[in-house]
Amino acid sequence: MPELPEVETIKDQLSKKIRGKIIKDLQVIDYQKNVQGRVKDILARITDIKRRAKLLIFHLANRCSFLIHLKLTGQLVYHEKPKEISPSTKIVFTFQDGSRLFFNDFRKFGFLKIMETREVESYLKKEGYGPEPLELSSEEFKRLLTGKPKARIKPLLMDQTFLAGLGNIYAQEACFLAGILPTRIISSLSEEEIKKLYQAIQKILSESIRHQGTSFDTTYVTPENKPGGFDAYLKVYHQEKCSSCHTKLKIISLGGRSTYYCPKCQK
DNA sequence: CAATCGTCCTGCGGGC
DNA sequence: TGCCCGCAGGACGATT
Repeated sequence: MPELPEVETIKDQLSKKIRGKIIKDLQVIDYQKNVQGRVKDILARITDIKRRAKLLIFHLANRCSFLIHLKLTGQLVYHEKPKEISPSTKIVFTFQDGSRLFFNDFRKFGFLKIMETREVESYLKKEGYGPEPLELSSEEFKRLLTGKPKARIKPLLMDQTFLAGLGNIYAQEACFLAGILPTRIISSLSEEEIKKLYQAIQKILSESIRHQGTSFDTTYVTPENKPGGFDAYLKVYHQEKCSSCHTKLKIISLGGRSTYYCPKCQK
């Protein structure tokens, strides 16, 4: 399940592989409901690829753009040479030079939205994404948090309108690294804890990007069809024991999401 | 305002 | 052994 580091990795690799290429054909397979906008508008040269929150934004030379959200099981895999599609392949982009990009999504939660480039900003605004965590200062983070005194920290970190890009893995990893229980209410956090949490988020995200993301459940792969390397650095997510004190980790449900934490190291 | 629940979807694991 | 139920999980909308 791609979160900020995975989407960032995909953006970086795709930029190298397909920026400048011309989309000659778009094939949609059992995914009509997940595609919005005029498909013919996508047949143009890709001029730029960006990321906002967990969204990929592709700009085209014909004043159109398209957005891709991978949700839980989306993959974008690039093939230089002919390759047969898999049962989970929902969209095939074919470029003028014959190379192709497969959009795989076996649970079909993802989407492709095609729109005019000038509409992208208002779309993002409408979605109401919070700030990018890696472009946020410690002071801004603190100010943001104090605006939600009654919220519990871990679900709040996953709230895309509060902070953009953290999902279930990195929100719980950040809480562990900061030594904070995921259930803590914002108003109970000390200045010191907020600072530690900010640093934890910066560290987790940048290190995961450096390792090209987390492939724990094997659904995430890079455009080169390779797993990310951050799995080895996970401290709590789907782990048995605390890497620091060896206490058996607790698993609770928070906002409907399973959440792992160390009852000894997190206060 | 915060929290929970249902929804979308499908593979897989647990339980009987 | 085989089948069925239910869970996981991002994000949104409706309800408590």
